[in-house]
Amino acid sequence: MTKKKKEIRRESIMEEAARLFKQKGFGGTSMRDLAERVGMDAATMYHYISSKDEILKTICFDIASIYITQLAEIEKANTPFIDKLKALVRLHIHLMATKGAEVSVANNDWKYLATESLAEFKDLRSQYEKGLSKVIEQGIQAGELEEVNQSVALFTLLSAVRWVELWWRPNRGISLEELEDTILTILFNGLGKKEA
Amino acid sequence: MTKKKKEIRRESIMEEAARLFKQKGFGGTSMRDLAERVGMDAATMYHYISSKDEILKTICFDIASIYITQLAEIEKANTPFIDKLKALVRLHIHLMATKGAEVSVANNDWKYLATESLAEFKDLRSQYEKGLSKVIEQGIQAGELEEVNQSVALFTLLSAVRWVELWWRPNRGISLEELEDTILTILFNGLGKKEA
DNA sequence: CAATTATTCAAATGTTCGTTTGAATTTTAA
DNA sequence: TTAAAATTCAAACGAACATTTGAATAATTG
Repeated sequence: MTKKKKEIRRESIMEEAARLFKQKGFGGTSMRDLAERVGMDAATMYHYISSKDEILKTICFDIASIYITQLAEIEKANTPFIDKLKALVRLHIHLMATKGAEVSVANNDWKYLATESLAEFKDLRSQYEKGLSKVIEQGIQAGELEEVNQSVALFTLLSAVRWVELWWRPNRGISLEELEDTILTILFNGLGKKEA
Repeated sequence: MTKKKKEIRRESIMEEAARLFKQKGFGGTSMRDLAERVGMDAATMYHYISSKDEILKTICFDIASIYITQLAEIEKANTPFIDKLKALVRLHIHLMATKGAEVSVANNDWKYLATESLAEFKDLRSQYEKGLSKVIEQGIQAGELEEVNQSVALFTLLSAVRWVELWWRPNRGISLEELEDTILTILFNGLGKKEA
């Protein structure tokens, strides 16, 4: 029971840090800022975390691990490739909607990781992109997807979805489901009107 | 003739700053870093620029002004709305390919603008988004575009294209024209295979 | 209860930052 | 050539930063 308390404080530091980093950037956020938001003295925080760098590292790698785990799960499912791809796009939208701050940090502030972590993070990222790319390749070969350049398709999908983290909030006129469906429609059916 | 020299130095500071800000972020770039890259002492730079903030401001507003000017031009052309939209998407891709560093700064580091500039920048941004949104609205009403949520379409288009700045380089297997065409195909026709 | 351990924070450390100063040097123009 | 203006840079400024120290206080445990 008592063990938890330290854990909880640590997590609340991480959460607030993610929110602040998203808002003001890693470089623009001071430990004093953060401490104030969490409601402790800056020095006190160091009983729960070991450094500012560690916070960034934790946030980035937690998100990376979610993406990689989910990719592995979707990869081994027995469904058409286009459905795998759609599931992955939904995953991205969903994560941004539910873990917006953390995803934002992993997307935008990873470049402030220390040299070693930076290399490792880039590695994970490239690993994930390769997996996704393979799904696209297979989808094209199976005739489920248009024969467009694989890399362009990959990055366009990944990118198309990134605004969600900045814009979508629950109860702002559009539900998460509707959001996912609309984006999937645009990306897979196209924005141009089809003949009736 | 002599007037130009100061101008040229100033511009080379701006260019190198954009490259550095893109690479390490505004907060992660020091004036001493920048000075070294430009080949002068940090103090010397202050004869050409007035502050680090001014550099950021110049880069951000130069880009904003390009976008807004081009939007106005495309708006008044006499073409179908879907073509206007395509032209705007091409504009984004083109700018990222040719002015990658500056666009990256305007996209990612604008949040470090000082309070007043920040407000003005957000204003320009929202003005641009409103203009683009209107084109989408008209396109849907004219039956040229699928009837999807307007805001979702707007942000998906703007976002889908942003990876170009990070990834595309000339002579890396795909030409700028091919890149534009492929992205337009995905966004307007969809990635899913159509029946023959 | 006492003893141990965890938690707090005021104060200080050393570093890096953006920017200024002032004197020296180079360039320009008369 | 000489006076004025532009350009350079070593040195220094004060501010902000991440982090540590050490002593005080609170919570836990035997």
